[in-house]
Amino acid sequence: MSEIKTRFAPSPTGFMHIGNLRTALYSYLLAKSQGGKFVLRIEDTDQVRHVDGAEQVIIDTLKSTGIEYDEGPYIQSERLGIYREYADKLIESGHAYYCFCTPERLESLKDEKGIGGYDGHCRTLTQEDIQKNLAEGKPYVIRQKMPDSGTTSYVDEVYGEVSIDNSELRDQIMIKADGYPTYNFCHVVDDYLMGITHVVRGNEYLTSTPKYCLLYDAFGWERPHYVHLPLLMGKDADGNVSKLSKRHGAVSFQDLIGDGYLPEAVVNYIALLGWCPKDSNQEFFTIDELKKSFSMEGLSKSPAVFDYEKLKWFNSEYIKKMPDDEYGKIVMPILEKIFSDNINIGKLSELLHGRLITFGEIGERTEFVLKRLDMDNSLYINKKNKTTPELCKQILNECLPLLENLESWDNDSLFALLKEYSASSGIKAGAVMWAVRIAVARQGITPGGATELMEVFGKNESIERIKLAISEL
RNA sequence: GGCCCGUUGGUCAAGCGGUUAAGACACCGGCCUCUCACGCCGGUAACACCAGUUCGAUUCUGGUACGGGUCACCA
Repeated sequence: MSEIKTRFAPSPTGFMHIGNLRTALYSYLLAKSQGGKFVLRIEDTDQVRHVDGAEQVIIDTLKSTGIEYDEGPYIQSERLGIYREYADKLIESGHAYYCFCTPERLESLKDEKGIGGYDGHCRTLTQEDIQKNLAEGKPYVIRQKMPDSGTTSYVDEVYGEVSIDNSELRDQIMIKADGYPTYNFCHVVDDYLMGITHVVRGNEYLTSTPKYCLLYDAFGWERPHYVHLPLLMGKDADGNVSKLSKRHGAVSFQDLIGDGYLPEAVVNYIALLGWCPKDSNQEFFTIDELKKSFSMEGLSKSPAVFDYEKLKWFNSEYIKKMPDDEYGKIVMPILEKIFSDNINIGKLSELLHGRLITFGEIGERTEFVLKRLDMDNSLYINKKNKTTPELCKQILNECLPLLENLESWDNDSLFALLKEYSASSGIKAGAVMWAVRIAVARQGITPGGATELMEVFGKNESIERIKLAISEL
């Protein structure tokens, strides 16, 4: 078999939907898993929806996810002449025809639900009619002529044989009135011209693919392999699922990055939504590992619900695995923006390393450092350490002078001091730590232990907070 | 509504005629004598339904139900 070649052909909408990114990823992986080529093509034939700078978003996203294209980007709006030329060939061969129907007439063909397609009205136009209309400058489109009977089928690599009665097929538009081609037409021409061997795309195209097959047949071209992918779904409030969209949360790659997710984690997670490695339970994949493991046999047929919880888990794992310097490059600037210099943010950053789920939650997780929260004295109650507000008050009162006299304010010294107090007072170390931690943090869940937090706060703030806590008990 | 596709625990999923039906996330419990977290150990939880084929169906076939997709001068 000759070399495999796939493509990613997004329309420039200004953002990269996660489902789209996954399609790009699988398409890329399919090619690379077999030593093939991967092409990027921008499908910008919709003049109305054009968004400035949208191409760059696509290119940037591919770059930061490690999806590298070997060819392109090809820009369809720069290839208009090519499509027209091929459309004319189909007119000549009788597989396409001019249609002069007005938008109003087309609208009248639809039922009350807005469903209904073209009836082939202009199929029967005579050569004279056509020339006359053309001469009059009437707007027209070029339509593909579908067979009247029979069925068209193809074998999808994922779904197997798909057959559609030709009577279901409309005479779809190939060239619009503005002279631009439709997706339905130009993607076929491009895929052929670019030598695409495997068309990888979402399964919303599963039932329209026979039309494209017919186009290949009309040109006498060999049909490509089709690889349709199950859709990505989101969970609705009512428990149902629907195509992943904004109401489900962040759905574009940029949104996810903005929320503090790592590109590697996103890629790893979405790679596993609809695909699973054969003969392995491996969960963590770099893009290079994916290239080695990917195969079409592992593709799923059923739609997958995007689970933010699992993405979070992947992200937290990726953060934990980050080397300190790399991690610091991301976290320190964020902390510097939040805190003034009397807080030990280096230490804080360190404490956060093993606990962060996304970089977006840093502000929330460190709010208790920035300001003294309202104290809830019930936090002093802990069954495991058998602490009560009364006991904690005693502990704090007794520890305060000890802390005030401590010379070196670092974690080890603080820990040694409290441990020693625990031993001499006979109060469990856990109870001592609990009392101090709550007094200093003023909240139950903290990104570190009592002594670690005191190191972050520094001596003055720690003492102040303990005094305040005692006064409130 | 017509047509097409799908259906294993809450979610992602393995399975491809005979299994105690993997694993992961989430959840619950335990351990870790500095909390939360991390980590470790354990637990709850699934083959949509009905026929048929077969010695035997989660695996094959048909139907039903449910879910999704599609019927554009959008891609």
